[in-house]
Amino acid sequence: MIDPYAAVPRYIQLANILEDEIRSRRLPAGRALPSEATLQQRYGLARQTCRKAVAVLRDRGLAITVRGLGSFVVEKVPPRS
Amino acid sequence: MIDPYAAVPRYIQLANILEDEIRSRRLPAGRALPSEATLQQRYGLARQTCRKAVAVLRDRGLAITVRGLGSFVVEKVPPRS
DNA sequence: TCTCATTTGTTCGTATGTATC
DNA sequence: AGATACATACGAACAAATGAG
Repeated sequence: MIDPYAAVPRYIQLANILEDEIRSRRLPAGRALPSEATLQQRYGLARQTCRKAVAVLRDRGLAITVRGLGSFVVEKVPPRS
Repeated sequence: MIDPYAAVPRYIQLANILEDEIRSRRLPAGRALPSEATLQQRYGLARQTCRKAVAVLRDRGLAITVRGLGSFVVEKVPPRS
């Protein structure tokens, strides 16, 4: 999934993967995203790298994060910018 | 605050700014310095550049650093060398 | 109330690659 | 050659919030 040699940074690659899952409704509105620990294991990345990816999703208006709980797909997914 | 075109390196400029804040007691003994992330944002520098500035403060005997916690103004600030 | 596991938040330590001066 | 500076990435430690029991 993640190409460590690509010109695109890993955290952007992961953000793009998750955005695809949200837009395709595989991760529907309100659903929790995989936890940072899960993303770490699943994609073989460092925790901070996964956190940066989720931060990108927040910037794109696709997810919100609640400390101690997790990150969740927003109810109204904005169109691609 | 930081002049990117000055002959003085940015990390020295930042160290000097922080030294001023310590000697003027705006950063009193025991107080935490701004985190590397905060310095990054506040001065528009790379994290490593901020880290170098804090390393200079340690060399000058003005601060100590604790991993996972932050950097702190020493209790006894030495006179200017 | 207390404890425990889970989860996110914050912070410093280190390394690599690239670019610039 | 060397110093400076930025971006990316992994590691590690510490902290706080949540929820289950």
